[in-house]
Amino acid sequence: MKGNSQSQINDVNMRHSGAHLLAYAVQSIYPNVKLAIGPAINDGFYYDFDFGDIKIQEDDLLKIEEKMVDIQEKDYSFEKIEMTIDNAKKFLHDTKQPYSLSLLEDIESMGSTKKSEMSKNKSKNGNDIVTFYKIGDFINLCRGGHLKSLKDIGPFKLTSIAGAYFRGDEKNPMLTRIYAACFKDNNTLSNYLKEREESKSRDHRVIGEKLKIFMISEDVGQGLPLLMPNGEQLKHLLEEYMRKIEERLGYKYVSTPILTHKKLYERSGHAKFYSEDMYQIKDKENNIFYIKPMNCPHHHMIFEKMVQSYRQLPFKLAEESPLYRNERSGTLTGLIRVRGPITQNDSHIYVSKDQLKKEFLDVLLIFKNVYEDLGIKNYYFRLSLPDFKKDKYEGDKSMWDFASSNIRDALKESKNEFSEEIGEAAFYGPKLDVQIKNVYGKEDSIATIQIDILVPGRMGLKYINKHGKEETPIVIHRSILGSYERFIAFMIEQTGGNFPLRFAPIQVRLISVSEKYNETVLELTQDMRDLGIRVDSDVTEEGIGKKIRNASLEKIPAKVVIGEREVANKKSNGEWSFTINWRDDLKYQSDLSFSELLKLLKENTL
RNA sequence: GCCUAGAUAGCUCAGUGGUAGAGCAUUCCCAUGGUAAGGGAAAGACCAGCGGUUCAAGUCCGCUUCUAGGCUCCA
Repeated sequence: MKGNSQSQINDVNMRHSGAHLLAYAVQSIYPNVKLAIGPAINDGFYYDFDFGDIKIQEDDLLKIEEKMVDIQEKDYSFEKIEMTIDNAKKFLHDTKQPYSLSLLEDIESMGSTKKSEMSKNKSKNGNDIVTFYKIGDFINLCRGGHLKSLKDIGPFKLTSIAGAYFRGDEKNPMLTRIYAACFKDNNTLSNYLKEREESKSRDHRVIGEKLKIFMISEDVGQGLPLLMPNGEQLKHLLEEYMRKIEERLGYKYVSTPILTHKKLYERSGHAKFYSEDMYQIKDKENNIFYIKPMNCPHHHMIFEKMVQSYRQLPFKLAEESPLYRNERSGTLTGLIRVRGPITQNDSHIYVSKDQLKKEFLDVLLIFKNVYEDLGIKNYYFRLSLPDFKKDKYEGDKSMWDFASSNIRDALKESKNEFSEEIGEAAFYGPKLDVQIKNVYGKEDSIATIQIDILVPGRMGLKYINKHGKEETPIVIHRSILGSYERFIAFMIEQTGGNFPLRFAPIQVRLISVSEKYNETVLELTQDMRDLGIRVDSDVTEEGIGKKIRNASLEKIPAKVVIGEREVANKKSNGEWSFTINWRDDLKYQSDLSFSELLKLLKENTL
């Protein structure tokens, strides 16, 4: 939970007051609008409206914004009005506000409109009091938390229009949401807007195209990115890196088919939740196959074949295999959300109950080390717990508690900070999500560690424990890098494309001073390649300045110019010596002999 | 999938109903240059696709595909 400092409370009140102002302005321009909700958010506020048949377009925002300023100048103050629930119902019915009425019904039956408070509060009855707030001639249902007067609301700007379902439920009607940025002073607001504009240049889709990492072709299809040479090189380096770490820790790599008969998913229970989300293929004999969306059931088959005794635990299987998921088109984003391939850095650790915490701690340690190596900094942990009010969660409640408290203890023991979120667990168990924000501040899971207390039992997985009795293993599903594709996206955004030397697709570019040295450069390129250096050359007829500039724009770590000086030097010393122009963020020595450079690059090889 | 915007040369963008433009990239020519854009010329576009309105459509209307932001979903 975030701290409740005074300034945050004021920001929240200010922004929430801004939402009232927005609603007032909208209602005075569109008298028949129906109001839903208008909370403060991190950078401002929004309000959800139902405009009926009227279409609101981005051009209309200016008009609304002007109206807001007009109203603000009148300097109304917030006036609190209390009503009994019964009177409030009448009022909202008469003023034709169905959404507020629906909120009121929630207050009556569950004591609150906030989901987190619904279960804690007792229901209320018709004589209980609810509050309305009035500014000018605008009045709406609201629990409160405002500034004294409209004039104290800081500078704001309406930023966008979006659709949003009432109360976030896709069964409800879609409303029109108007977003606004709002800060205490003009400087902060304009800096915020400027930063938002500038973050575009760090977007992985922009850099990914510039650095020739990936592309999306309309003919190949939506959500089906193609990795170009630099992208595949990077992916391959990450795979090698992870595999080396995991094999050292006793993970065994396996390889399982991408096409799988539907009965496996029926046995695992995935079919029940996800059959709509898997690509289905029917063969000539009318067998139904799915393109695999996850590896777990396959690994369970291997466990079943290979493990009999507790002495074989923990048993760690790993795989990097392309997965495909039938995602809805509107959710697809560059490399972050794709239909496939989703090449997961996937592993399943089969443990007994008493091994769970230790293995969990070991996984946390891998996270720490790997993310440090790869330059990923701004991530945080979220413990995702079940919401037993949803149908999604089944199984023995005491096992859920056992698994959740193991994660919690492991996190505390390893001194990791984390938040808890109800209702975010997988259907088979609680999980720890590693969350990260993209350049626009949108949160996503980059990786996950899940505890599975359900599927192994359902699939009948067993081992013999030390008392000679059959027992069901617990499975830790874990992925350190998540999917390589998504990881590359965040790696691009976090480093701005300045990959660490050991992961740079091209480490060195050799640049010839003039045509005279092209052949020498090409020979040297081949020599370096033979030694395992990722090197390329620029022997075009451009000037040196242009070639350096191009290499810099491509974020190549080391640029080496070869001309008369270098060749003469080589002749007298018998060895090349280079003056290296390193990428700005790299602090290596610039004068190196061939063998010194080779040594440096070897140290930065996996 | 839903809401709101978009789609013009390989890339970034201009073009408000009347003969498709610029910069970069590309190709060719000149320059053979020592650390962030040397000079010149040429070539490159059924203006996303299909249909409609109009004497005339890149421009107006409809549908489709794709892209962006948001909602929902995320094993």
